[in-house]
Amino acid sequence: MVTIADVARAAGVSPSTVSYVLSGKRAISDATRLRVQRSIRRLGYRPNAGARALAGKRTNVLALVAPLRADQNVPVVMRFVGATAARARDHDHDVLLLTADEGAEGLHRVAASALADALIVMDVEAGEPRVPVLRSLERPSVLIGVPDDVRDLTCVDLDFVAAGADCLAHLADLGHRRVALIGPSPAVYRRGTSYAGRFRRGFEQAAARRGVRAAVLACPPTYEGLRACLDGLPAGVTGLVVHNEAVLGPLLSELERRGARVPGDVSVLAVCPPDLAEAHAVPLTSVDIPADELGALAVDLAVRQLDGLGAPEVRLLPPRLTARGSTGPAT
DNA sequence: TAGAGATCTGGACGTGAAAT
DNA sequence: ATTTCACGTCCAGATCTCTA
Repeated sequence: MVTIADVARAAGVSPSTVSYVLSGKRAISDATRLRVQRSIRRLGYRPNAGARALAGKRTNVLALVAPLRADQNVPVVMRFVGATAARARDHDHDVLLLTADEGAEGLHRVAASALADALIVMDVEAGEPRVPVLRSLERPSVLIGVPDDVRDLTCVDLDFVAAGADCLAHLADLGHRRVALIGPSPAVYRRGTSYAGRFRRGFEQAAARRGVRAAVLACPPTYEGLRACLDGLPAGVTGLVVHNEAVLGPLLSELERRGARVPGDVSVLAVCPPDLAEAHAVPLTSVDIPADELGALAVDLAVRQLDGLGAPEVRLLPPRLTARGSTGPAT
């Protein structure tokens, strides 16, 4: 294994000088820099990550805490993971993915053992039990999601309250007077998952303002669960807002099977990433879940904190509603 | 030759394996 | 059982270079 000492010897300088040539954090004369760079190339030197973490007190690793639960839509979670990993590389960091539901103990473990420099936490609940721990950690953290108490926290998310309101408004503007929200599974609501509750609140508040009758149904991510949901819809519903990516495909199939045309008999508005909305015979009107943007923003804010910049803040991205073919005037 | 600025070096850090 | 060593970075301090 080629070490920094080998490079230093070959270039006739000390290991520190090689380090500064690599990091660019100190002025090094052109002659010395070129000599060191030539030695690095000639010997094929790559810094040892473990030694680098030891010396620099930085691992250049961001921990992404994304518990994978049965009631979650894994492909959507993976979009966040991909976006986070890609942006982390832009900042010369890698991502440590933690998918086990370890709660506060997991945060302690990662922070105390210096496995990562900062934590990005997903699947945030309204009364998030991990918040006190996050506040007490000596490492920066960013939540993708917004708990009720955001004191001293940095949070990013889609403005789900506005998203819920926009969905309702879109249907109301088309003349729909009876609508329903097909939401995530009952367990997601029971846990008080932040995004689900906020979307529902925005939806219901807007319905009250607009005088629209709105039902909310928690839908398990199974075909059977979906059918039960549709069977439980109040009579006369002409507009559906689906905040549950896993049942979008089954929903469209089941509506077709029941002879309900989209959007002729029922309008369908989805909350999902845009490519998912476009991947159906009838492209779905949707409010985007900007996973790429949110993942990148979370990384940017975490790195800013690591650099000693940036105060706690809550950054909510405004919803973007794209009308496609699945919503139309109420009949 | 003194002083200032530029450039470079030594040692500590944590942990486990190897040497004594 | 105890000591030494490896690994890379960064701070404090040493050394070099240039200018007046």
